[in-house]
Amino acid sequence: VENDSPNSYEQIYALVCQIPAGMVSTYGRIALLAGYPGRARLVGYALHSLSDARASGEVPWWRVINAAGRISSPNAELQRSILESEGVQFDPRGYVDLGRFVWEGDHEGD
DNA sequence: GGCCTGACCTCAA
DNA sequence: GTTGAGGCCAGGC
Repeated sequence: VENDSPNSYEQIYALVCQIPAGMVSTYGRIALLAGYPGRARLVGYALHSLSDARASGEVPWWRVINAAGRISSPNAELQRSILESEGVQFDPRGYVDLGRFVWEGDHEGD
């Protein structure tokens, strides 16, 4: 029901916007929720597009990191700064504790 | 159309 | 822990 419209990017943006503050998500996770399993790269590409789009101020791209719990974006310093201000803690090595800050989506039953 | 690159992921060594 | 190789798809030339 996620529809198969050509608005794949909008779908990704929508999911990224759903990530609550103080939490982060991974490219693969977003891709999966968007209905594109295995296409994590597209998510990264879509977010990269934000750097050159008007949505850069509407989508919290900084809450998206790689599966390793590390920042891949070129502006890692900025991203980390924002995440820390949101409450996300980083390890001495620059890793995020995915076990605590990863947003797995709308999972009601825990 | 083809070729290279990329804000990725997973498996194997 | 790291590095290498394969797979995925969208731009730019």
